[in-house]
Amino acid sequence: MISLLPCYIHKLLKRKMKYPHKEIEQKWQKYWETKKVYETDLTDIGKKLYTLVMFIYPSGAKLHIGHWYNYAPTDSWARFKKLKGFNVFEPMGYDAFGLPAENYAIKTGVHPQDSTLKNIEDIRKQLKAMGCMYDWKAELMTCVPEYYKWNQWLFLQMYKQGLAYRKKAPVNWCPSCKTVLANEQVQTDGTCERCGTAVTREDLTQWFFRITKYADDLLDGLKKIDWPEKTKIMQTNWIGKSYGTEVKFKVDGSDEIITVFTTRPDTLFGVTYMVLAPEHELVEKLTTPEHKEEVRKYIESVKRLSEIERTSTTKEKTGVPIGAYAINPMNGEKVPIWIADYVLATYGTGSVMAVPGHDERDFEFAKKFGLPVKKVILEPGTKPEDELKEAYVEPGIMINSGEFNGMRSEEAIQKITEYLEEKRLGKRTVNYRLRDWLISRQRYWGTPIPIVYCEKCGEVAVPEEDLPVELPYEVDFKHDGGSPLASNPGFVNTTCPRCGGKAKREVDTMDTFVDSSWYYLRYLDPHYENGMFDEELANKWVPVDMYVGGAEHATMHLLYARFVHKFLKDLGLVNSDEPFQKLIHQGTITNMGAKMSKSKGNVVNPDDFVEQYGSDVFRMYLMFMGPYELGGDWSDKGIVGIDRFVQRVYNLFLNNKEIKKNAPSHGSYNLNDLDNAAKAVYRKVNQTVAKFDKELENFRFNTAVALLMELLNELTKNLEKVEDSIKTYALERFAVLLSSVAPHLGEECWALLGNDKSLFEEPVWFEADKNALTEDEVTIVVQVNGKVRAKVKLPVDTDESTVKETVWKENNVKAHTEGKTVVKEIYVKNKIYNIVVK
RNA sequence: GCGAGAGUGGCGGAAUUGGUAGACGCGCUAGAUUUAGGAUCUAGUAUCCGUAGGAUGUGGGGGUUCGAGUCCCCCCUCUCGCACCA
Repeated sequence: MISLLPCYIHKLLKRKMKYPHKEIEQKWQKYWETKKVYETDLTDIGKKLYTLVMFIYPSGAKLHIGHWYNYAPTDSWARFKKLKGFNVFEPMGYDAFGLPAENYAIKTGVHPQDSTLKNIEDIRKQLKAMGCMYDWKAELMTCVPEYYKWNQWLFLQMYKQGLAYRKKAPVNWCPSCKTVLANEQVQTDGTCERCGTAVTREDLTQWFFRITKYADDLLDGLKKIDWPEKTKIMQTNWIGKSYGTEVKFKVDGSDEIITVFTTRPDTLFGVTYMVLAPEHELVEKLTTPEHKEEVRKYIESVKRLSEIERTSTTKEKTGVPIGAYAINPMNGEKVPIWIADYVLATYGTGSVMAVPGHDERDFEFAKKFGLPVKKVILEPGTKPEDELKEAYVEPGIMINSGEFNGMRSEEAIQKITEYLEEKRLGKRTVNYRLRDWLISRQRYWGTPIPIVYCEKCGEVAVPEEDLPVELPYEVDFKHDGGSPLASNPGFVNTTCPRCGGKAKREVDTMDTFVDSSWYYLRYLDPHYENGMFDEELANKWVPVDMYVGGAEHATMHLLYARFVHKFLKDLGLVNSDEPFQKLIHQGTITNMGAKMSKSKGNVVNPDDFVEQYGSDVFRMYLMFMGPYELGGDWSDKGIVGIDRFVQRVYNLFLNNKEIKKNAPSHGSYNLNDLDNAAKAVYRKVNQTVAKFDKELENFRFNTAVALLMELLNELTKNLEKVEDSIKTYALERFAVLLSSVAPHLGEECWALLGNDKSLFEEPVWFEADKNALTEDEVTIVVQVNGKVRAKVKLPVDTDESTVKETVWKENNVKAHTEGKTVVKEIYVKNKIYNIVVK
């Protein structure tokens, strides 16, 4: 027994305490929850700060690394702000309606409501294990009547103002999801944003929100918000405002008029044919009998093409003439009318004047079909008789254009437009690329549209007092070729609110982007019953100060939310112009170069890492990976580095347990009273505080974590050498900085020092001592002709003559200047001394 | 095609009012320590040549400057967004 004792003691001394992450993280999570540390007092708006991440779309899978990467660093920023004295509101919720739950139901038979609620429960557990400071009393989900009732109310307000309307239109149809999609939900390659199936075009009667009415407001608002430039550019392009002229072309031998939109009225004299989109309403009317068959065939062939094929720029141009002719309003020339699918029915007027000489597409088309090319704009440095080898699209001098000859084309644009306006043949106009927002979906798991169709009265809005129109539980999701809601007679059959007669309910549901376009307002009081949201709170807390989410929402959610917000402002419900004042996009985390997805089988489960290393290590590792906006490819290679850091920090604080009680720190120290080790520690601590503040403020988490590591290295080296009160000074500050990026560990360390109150319960922040930010001595780099030849250490702010004297004593400087003429000497204070020799 | 961003050691990445390139971490090398360790500690680590020291070096090529990863011009590669918008 006795012989074993020394060994035992030896072991105890040598072995360090392993950081019990599980125990400590659970302890603090429980503490925060029971003490309601993160419940925000929304009545206190002195230093209000609304931080938000895009809420979760519980698509069947649990939280993955991407969610963590989005939420954890943002939470660290929020905590940093809380420590600095802000009244931070950070809520979390669930964007719970949507296709994935319904598709899952079709596959497995599990009702979307059951799977979604179960899923949310799992996710909530994961969220709590992350240890973010979410205010759980503000938690919301969109699939409950208390929430979606207000989607319906919003719809009714739009309806009243004529901003919600129904029309038959060619729409994007996903054959796999069996629903229509908004333009924004069709990907660049013409596939469905959710399932990747090629989207087709169908003519269907659908509900729209008139977002186009807000096109200019949406553009103007971009100037006032602090968003990534790239996102603003994307929205600007998506709205696609362009100034131009509408020109009326008479159809030869008919009363019909073809109106075209052009940004280049200066090329009007160069029109050699006209093109209508195959879907254009005049096509049938104007087609001459001998062309009917060919035109019909062409329209059929276009319909068969997928959106991808049709809009591909590399596709060869196709088209057929319809036999009719139009009259050029400028010169009375008769030009043939064609239809071709390179003209889009959805942009401008769905018809164009073709100027092959000065438009690349028209040029290509004209060459293929042997149509004439007419030159009306002269390229500087060329002759009028030179043949056009390709379309000349830049400005130039007007030729072959009657009275406008000799004008510069920029001037001619104005003059010709004036001429047209005078003759009532056209007018200045503005055109947008933006289309109205198609909000109806032929799916079950969404908000029912509050409309009934009465046999007598027709389309009737459900009165506000009858809301919500509840989504019935019993339906056949597999209902083929239409809305599943139609399968429930109890839902469909109703009475007309106007006449009391027989009526049928609208069976389509709303796009889930309606739900997410105003949820940030609902968080302020998710159970509010007197309206969509608490207006008083909204006027105090909105706009959201910091919004963090994926860049993929640039032209969807982020545009819709701005639109709805502006509409709500016009209703008088909010006083702010914009919903999100500052926006940051987190980068994407890929795995082996590919986006993580279930189907690829490359999803990395964060739970395993949390289990092994703890939440703090995992979130700090994500922050340390690189710049937040960049994301990156996943690798767990370096996570041990963060783990080591945490172990070392924990042991450092264990070794100085309760130190604050015996040796409290002073507010600041005079550098002259400190010895070298104390000075070094004191300086490093204060420099770290100052830099950390700046880095975290700007979402530069990777460098913020690096700063803490540097500080730890300094403390490891010198802390043992300094007196206890300075140790306390250093460790207090270290714990506070740490607690924003590693909240559990930070709290634990703060408590170890001898503090009774939780840091987040009573936030503490230390400002840096400005006197300690600079060093006594600086290293001045000595260069000869820009190459480093020596380094001299001198007291900071040494006068130039002394620096010069010291520099010239350096042997290496002498060696490199010997026998050469000094041209000049440049001194950059405290940094560089450069000698230029010849 | 148009628009935006990026290219730095073996790896992730630091550094921009132009002023010591490679912070911090991983990995690697050597040593110490431990019953053992994939634990911990210490030192080293851009490349090439060397004894001090020197040469080269931020995708490639030019330029401006005493001085360029950083500014300007041309080119290459990658990523993202838009894509027949009249």
